[in-house]
Amino acid sequence: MGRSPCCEKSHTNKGAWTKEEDEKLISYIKVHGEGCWRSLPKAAGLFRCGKSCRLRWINYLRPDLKRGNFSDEEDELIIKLHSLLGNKWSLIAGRLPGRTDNEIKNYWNTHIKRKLLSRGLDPQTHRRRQENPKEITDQSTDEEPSSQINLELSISLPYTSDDHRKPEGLPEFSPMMMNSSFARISTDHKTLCLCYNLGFQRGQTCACQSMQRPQVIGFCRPL
DNA sequence: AATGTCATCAACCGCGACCGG
DNA sequence: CCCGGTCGCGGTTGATGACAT
Repeated sequence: MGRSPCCEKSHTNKGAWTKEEDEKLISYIKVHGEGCWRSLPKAAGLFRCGKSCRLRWINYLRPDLKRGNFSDEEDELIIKLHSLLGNKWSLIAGRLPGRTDNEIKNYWNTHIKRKLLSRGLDPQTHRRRQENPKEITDQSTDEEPSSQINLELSISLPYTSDDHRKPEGLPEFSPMMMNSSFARISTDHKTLCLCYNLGFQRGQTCACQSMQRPQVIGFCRPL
């Protein structure tokens, strides 16, 4: 038994995409828009599975992609966001206009990890790397932002309008973060909406109020 | 010039979440 | 509530190019 395949493997291409395949995908999405990836390949005349089409579009063909090297500002933003969100690449990508989760994940693994290690920081914890456990406990005054903030991301009950406030101790965010999805972070047992923290009015930038299952997960999408 | 090693990144895979019947 | 189909995410792989020997 087991999981059924996402598509008919014997009739699908794999590996690198050809120019012709790219053109077919682009022209189809231009006319019909994104979505329904399962049926898209057949409709677009592609011998690819829907997942492959989706990935190719999102990571490579989308017209709003930035491409090119990451700036120092982006580097630092990724590091800060990673210290807040961990390996939630899609959330991080949502705050870097024109960058994809895959791109950021690759960039993290190839560049930023090394950058942090050269600074003597652990890429996962963002704390100073110490051999001696005692020294770790002694670094409570570490200047890294992640050590000053309760960064716990938690699943929480939907907040009321009163929760749309910026609690004490919340980190400052740059306008670059304003892109797609916003996280609601629980700090000191209080749930907050990040877009409100960034200065937007309720309902202006996110769809918190209309989340379908706000009680299940604390993330929401922009309007 | 040939070969080996390393770095990069596009693409794949498997799983969990979501959603409609 | 359950089930099956679909989507999206994160980890991993493999092809390719750059650089070193």
